[in-house]
Amino acid sequence: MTIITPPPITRQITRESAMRVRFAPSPTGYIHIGNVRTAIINYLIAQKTGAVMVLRIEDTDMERSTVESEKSIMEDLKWLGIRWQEGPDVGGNHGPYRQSERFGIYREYTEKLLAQGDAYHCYCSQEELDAMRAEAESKGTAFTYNGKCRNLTPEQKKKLEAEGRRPTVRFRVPDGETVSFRDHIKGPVTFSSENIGGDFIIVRSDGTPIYNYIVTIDDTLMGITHVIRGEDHLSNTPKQILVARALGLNVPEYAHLALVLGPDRTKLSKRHGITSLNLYREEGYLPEALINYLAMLGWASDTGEEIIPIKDIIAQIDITNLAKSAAIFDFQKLKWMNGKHLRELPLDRATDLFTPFIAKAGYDVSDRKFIERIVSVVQVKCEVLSDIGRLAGIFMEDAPEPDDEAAAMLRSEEGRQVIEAAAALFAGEINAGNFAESLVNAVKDRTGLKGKKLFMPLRALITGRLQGPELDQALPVIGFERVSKRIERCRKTFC
RNA sequence: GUCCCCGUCGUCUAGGGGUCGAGGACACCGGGUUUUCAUCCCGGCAACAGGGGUUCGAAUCCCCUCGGGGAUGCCA
Repeated sequence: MTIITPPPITRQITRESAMRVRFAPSPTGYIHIGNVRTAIINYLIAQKTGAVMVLRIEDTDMERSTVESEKSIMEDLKWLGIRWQEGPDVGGNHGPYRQSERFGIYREYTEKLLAQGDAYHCYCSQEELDAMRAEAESKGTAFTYNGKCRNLTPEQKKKLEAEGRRPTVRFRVPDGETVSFRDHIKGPVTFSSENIGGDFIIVRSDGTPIYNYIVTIDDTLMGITHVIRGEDHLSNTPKQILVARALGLNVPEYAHLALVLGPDRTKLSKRHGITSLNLYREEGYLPEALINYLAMLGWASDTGEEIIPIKDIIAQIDITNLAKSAAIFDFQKLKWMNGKHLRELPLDRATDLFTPFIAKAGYDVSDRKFIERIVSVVQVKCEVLSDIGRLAGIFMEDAPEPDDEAAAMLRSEEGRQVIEAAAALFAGEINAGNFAESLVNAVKDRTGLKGKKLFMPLRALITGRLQGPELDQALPVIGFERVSKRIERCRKTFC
């Protein structure tokens, strides 16, 4: 961590006419799907308006912030295709872009607040605060810091410090002040300064600043014109505005996005399991599907079309047509949407994307042509890229063991008929040159079976399962040798 | 508890005073295409939270109630 010397406050404040937005994650773990949506909306709006996108790392919580998660967040954003023009990795004129590197700047503002009397040192310990909170709780009233340390004399301070107490800095919340602003999504919002919980801590006893204090400093210093963030920040906004007022900083415009909820209707969090983006990536979700789905959560296209390319989303989305109410994350619909995007992929790109998943399932992917043929046959069967892991064996293994369903099918009356017919055909009229075109009909003629009764046993025989690719298409890809081995194996096992 | 936000099918939404006996999508159920599962196509089920206003007319505007969520941290 480097602490830079702060430039004079006045020189730092920049006014810019162009729109600037930011995404400000805190690097305390994998990026979470709710934050991903915030990032996506910021990105989409930036693309639409030509706004500069800033990435700021909010790592003031030294306990929980890690460089690894900062890295993974940036990687995930890049994977999604989200780009920023300013950030810790690319630099820019409003840096540094890590809050941990801006402590010197905040310190200067803290001195100013202290000097103005808008902030003061508070010596109450964690335990004392907890006790006050517990008492308020038991009385059923709201906890508001009582201002105990508001007017300490130098002597009192000295005495408290002598006890070994390290003070925090609290912001002195003015009485009877109204804070209102016009939110781009929610409309006009008004708070009274009486209702924000009393004087709040802006600097921890270890000297590190707190989010609600520095967020507005950074936003104005970085020239952010529009703060687009989750609704969970709505109630914090008045604190931030009060700080800005005391500091003489002008506040940005706000757009508070309705929250993404889990199936239990509470704010989506780790508890809901499937929330970190890398999990989706690993399962084989496509960036374009994720963006499509997440954008659609709380927004609808002009035509009502749901599967929509990113460029069309950018063309149509607007800060004013985003939903005001929270939305439940529907995993099933996302999966459906991913399948739609997956099926529309051109073969070449689909092959690129599927290949690592085939490799991950343990198969050799060195023969690109062969992989491409497999993909062309099973692409339509997949909803996520990892689905191919279960299907690849059909083409890659000599004689895979039929699964339970398929085995049951092969043991049935029709199953045996089909196996024997196929075996006989392979011993005679069917050969490497004609098997792909002839097998199905030859078995049909020999057994008299048709429709489902023909295809299901055949499917079980050839692929070892009841669900899978179109048989006509799969046969030539599997190849004569392997089909022959499978028939032989099944004949021995089931007849 | 207090403050703030929100409230159309189970879920995501369209709608913004008459064209709404409420439209689309996911899911679910039925049917069709496919000599096969799936894809694809067609059909069905299913909602304006409740109560008061305002208005000739309210899902749409206002108020109350109820319900949900968020904030209330030396987290962000």
